[in-house]
Amino acid sequence: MNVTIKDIARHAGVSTATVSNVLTQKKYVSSDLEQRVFQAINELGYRPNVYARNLKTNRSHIIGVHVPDITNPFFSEGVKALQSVAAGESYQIVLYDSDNNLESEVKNIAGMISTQVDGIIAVAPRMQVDELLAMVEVPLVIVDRPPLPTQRNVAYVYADNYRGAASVADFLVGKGYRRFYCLAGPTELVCNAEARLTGFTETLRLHGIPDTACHVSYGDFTFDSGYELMKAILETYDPAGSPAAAFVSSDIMAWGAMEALKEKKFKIPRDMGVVGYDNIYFSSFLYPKLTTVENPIREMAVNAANLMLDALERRRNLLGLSVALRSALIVRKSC
Amino acid sequence: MNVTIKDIARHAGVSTATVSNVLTQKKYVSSDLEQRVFQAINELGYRPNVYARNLKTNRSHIIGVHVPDITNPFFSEGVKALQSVAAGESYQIVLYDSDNNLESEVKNIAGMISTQVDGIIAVAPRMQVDELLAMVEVPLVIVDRPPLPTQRNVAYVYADNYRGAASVADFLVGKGYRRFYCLAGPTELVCNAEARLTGFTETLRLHGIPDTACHVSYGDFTFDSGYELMKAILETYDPAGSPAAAFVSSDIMAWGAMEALKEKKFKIPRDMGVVGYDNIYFSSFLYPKLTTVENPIREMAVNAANLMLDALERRRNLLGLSVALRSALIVRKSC
DNA sequence: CCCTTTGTTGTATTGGTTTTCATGGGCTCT
DNA sequence: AGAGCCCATGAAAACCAATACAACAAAGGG
Repeated sequence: MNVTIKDIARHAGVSTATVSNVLTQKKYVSSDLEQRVFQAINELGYRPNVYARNLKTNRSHIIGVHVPDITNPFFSEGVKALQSVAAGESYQIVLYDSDNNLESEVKNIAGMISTQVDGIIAVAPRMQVDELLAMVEVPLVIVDRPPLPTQRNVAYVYADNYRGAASVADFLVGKGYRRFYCLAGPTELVCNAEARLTGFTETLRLHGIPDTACHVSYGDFTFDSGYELMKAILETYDPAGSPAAAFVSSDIMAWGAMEALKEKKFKIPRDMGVVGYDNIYFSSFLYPKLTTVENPIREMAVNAANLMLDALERRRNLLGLSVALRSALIVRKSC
Repeated sequence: MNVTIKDIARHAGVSTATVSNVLTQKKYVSSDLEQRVFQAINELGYRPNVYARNLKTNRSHIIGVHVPDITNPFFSEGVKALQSVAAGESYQIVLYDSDNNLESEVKNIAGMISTQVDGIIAVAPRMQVDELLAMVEVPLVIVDRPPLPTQRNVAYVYADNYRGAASVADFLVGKGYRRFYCLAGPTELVCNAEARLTGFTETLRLHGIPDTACHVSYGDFTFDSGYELMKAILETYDPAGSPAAAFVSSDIMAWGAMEALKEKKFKIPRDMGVVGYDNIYFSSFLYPKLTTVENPIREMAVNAANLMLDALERRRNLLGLSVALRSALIVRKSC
């Protein structure tokens, strides 16, 4: 049998309410009694039972975090930042990895709800926002996805993917590239994938590049899909045409595409330029160093965690809040 | 006010005990009543309160997971496997990242305990096992660390790092290398770092390599530390000597070391061979492809999760259990 | 007809937090 | 100076929402 608050109360000669007041620091307790309570706690080795506390306060101090794929450095960097900010206010993170899969994402969100997390931080969710909102009643922060008008306790933290992609198009056209391969993400599921694609293609059009000069193919942000997509492109690729560049929707995917290029003995950027997206830590150590767009995941994560803590600890309503961060082109050696 | 088991009971015309029996499936309930209970649950939109359940059953269905650094692909692959196995038996993972830091590791373990997780999976902990055991009363699985005799509810899942490192030494000597740089991990904190170092150096000695031909330096498994260590080595390196190879204690660290070599225009493996450890997913896509030792993190994670679930769901005692997995050399292009 | 089995219920229990209530001391007002 | 009032403090009890256990009724078998 464990030592409970009653044992402490008896041992210290006070009531259980007093012990509780000492622990929660919410009401004034005379220093004499406080002393005796602390002494009893030490002598008996008391640990508060969080299950009981949770039941009464209807809080768990647990934040549910969804990511599409924790092995993608982009997300693991985000989770790390999230965890560290949350720990600062003694909140715990329960992690859900959906493996880039809409179905398990739905399951995971349902799982979070049935474990009664205090709030949910969804990083790059694939679900529709209204579906999400239909399930979620706790505070929700959506990371890496642009805001939608809503009536609910939701905040958004995001960077402008359309403009990020547009700046890539500007840059590549300026560099003299005239043939383009856009290795997109799953645009029907992920609106960032959509934004990166349209930002790129529409800007090309503004520069007078004909649509026929931009070939689009669709993957799912993973290394493997970048590899496969580029492999398919190279089967019909004509090396004699005008200068070509690939805009790939994530750094990891770009890495895969670069492997496919190297396998066919293509030199980057001489035979084909490559631009990624995200600027993960490792992208400056690829060979060649990857030109990419900064997608500030750490800042996003820190903002998301702070918004969530505001909602939970300071009862701030998240409705209508959104934090927009900058996406800047980072030019390196791959084009 | 939320709908509780009492509301269901009243609405279905049964007792709360019957509703509980339907939910927990532990006692037989006639299909008639079961039907009515389910109907009431649907009509009222009832969700069981896990806080109350946890209090009564003294269980949370939450497993605490510690990793030194989630941004290291080695660990994120492990966490992914862990999460997926745990989800299969509807357990949740709360994640703690210690940022390669002993102090925050201690804090994190304390945090897990005060949140009353059902069990703890510690991946590559830096803490002494007896310290760990002094704090932890729940089932504990230690991953990526060799077993120690104990009296307690602890299991180990590990691979033989000594022999893995020994096979590297055999291989390098066989290849004709005669000068060695060992970029070790924090050997005083992490026994795998120690095992990899001694496995390597002792095997070199068996081959008659003089100690003076093996230069050891110490880092902390990160990319940056690999980079810095190699940079320091190259400041006094004599290119004219006999063939040299570096054995680096983790793939990420090896990557850092390779960057330092490239920066100084060293060709790998011509000017210096490099061998890593872990065989993370990306190591076969580095340039050149990294020769390394397979450290089967996914298998370790799956085993660890299953052991934990055995302990929690099937009341199996973990005492004395240990799962040893193989570490095999994987030869690629970097030496 | 009794005993066991099966199905159902009432109620204690879990360990905290919160509310309510009692007490006593000090202060103000007349 | 005495009555009344308020506030600080702490004890007692209610409460949170489930599970578990013992008790009991009905049915079935020997």
